[in-house]
Amino acid sequence: MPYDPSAFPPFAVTVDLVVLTVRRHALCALAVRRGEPPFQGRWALPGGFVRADEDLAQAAARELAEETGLRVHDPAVPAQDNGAHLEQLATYGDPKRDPRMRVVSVAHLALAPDLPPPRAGGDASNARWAPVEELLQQGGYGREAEPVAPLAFDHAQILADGVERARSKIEYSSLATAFCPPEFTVGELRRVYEAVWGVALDPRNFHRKVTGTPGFLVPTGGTTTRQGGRPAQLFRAGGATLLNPPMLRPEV
Amino acid sequence: MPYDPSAFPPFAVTVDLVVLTVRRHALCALAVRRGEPPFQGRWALPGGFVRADEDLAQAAARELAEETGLRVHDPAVPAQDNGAHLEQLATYGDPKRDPRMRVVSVAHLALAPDLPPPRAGGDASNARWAPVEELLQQGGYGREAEPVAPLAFDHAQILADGVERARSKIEYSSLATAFCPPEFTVGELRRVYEAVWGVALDPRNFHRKVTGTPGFLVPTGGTTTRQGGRPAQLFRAGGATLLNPPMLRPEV
DNA sequence: GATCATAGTCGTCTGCCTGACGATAAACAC
DNA sequence: GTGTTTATCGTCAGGCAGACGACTATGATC
Repeated sequence: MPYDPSAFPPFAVTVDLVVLTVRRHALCALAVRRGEPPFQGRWALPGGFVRADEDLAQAAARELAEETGLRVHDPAVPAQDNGAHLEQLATYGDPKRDPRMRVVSVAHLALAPDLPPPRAGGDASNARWAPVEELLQQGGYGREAEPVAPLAFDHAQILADGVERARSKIEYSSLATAFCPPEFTVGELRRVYEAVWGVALDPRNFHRKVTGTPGFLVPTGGTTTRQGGRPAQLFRAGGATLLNPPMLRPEV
Repeated sequence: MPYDPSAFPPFAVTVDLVVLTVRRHALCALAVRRGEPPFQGRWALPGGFVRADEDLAQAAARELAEETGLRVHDPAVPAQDNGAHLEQLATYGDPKRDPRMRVVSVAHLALAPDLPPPRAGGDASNARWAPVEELLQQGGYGREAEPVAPLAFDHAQILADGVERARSKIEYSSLATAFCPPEFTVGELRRVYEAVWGVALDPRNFHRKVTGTPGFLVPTGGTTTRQGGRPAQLFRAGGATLLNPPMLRPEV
């Protein structure tokens, strides 16, 4: 295949973001309302074109900052701020996924602690955290009787893939701490697992598991009663990124 | 962001393939020799441009068929032929990864049983199976005193990511059977794990594990002595794709 | 201030799985 | 037959997870 610029068709390349957080015991994703066709008025995942001089990860981080103000957590400086976790998810390139032209979208997955409601281009009414359950049901309606689903383009599929990635990855990594503030309690971490998996976990076994895994949690010495009840120890995420043996997701 | 075709830069989109197999107790990858600049004469992963009307998976399957003659295994018809397993790996889009122009490559991972030596465009000398160990070492030399490494572009990184994906995925899935012929013995499957992980496994514990996992293996009734020694039962891959509990990779 | 509700933390027990490894079986080479 | 190779079954101890009891330390309520 000799080099011939006319030999390949031109593509537009975008990044789309699955930004997940845990709010009110529910796994939520960031959705923005589309202002122009196609799918005008429908909700979609945030995203945008990759610029000519940008790496894919840079483009995703830029979009994330534009939509949420979040900086990306630098893995070289662990457990330092509440920057978000960002990783590449998958790439979607069906020829018909965008009716305007051939667009290949490199989806990224971002995990963030609970945040104030987002603004999209300064307009809060065009961005919201929505429970993934609502976003993924066919033709579902949000609490405000405003349809949030189905998402535009193939974004329901992208979101589903991102949720599945998050659900499986917190099993064998310390990624669940990305949903927590810099200091958190064992109970708060457990509620993250419960929200992401949609199950109830035994507090005693969970406590034994996470505190018994070396490098997972480091106590800060402080305590808090912000969850009510007996004061709980505060922890920060330890350096360990891989959980071995993994946290077992209860079956069914 | 109103629709404006001049608002985004044009990209070329390619698929690159990490095709893995197990040959002579070693994990090997398919490499092709580049016929033109850049990196002329160097070895690279097979790949090519995505066509205008093609899905990414279709493009990857087409390239795989062109390079190896392999068809992609249809998950809807499990354990039927020795088609290859194909999945998307990751996407690489550094602005400088190709000196000619902006190329975004959607890498795919393919796992195949041991195959006859490949042909690239009919020329066998320009395609070979090389142990990933040789391909990944810096400036390494193959047995024929011909340099196979480093690979062109960022293909060493792509290959390393693909190998890591394969190594981790056979832990918790039945993917290792994709390296085996349609009918195989427990010992042959064990040698796949040993080659991919580069470790020695206890034959007795391995046998207990795989035969005790429901849905993983189904006996065909036949036996074979192609490995020497006592005749071994032949199995086909069962329908189960997830291995729970997972096969544990010995640490270090 | 006593009581209650809530959440956190420590233990116990049982069953399952794994790693280590002995023992036997069935082929082939000489 | 003897030795070698590979397959397969069994045994045993240790580790971990699920189920669950017991106790602790707060705030809320009467």
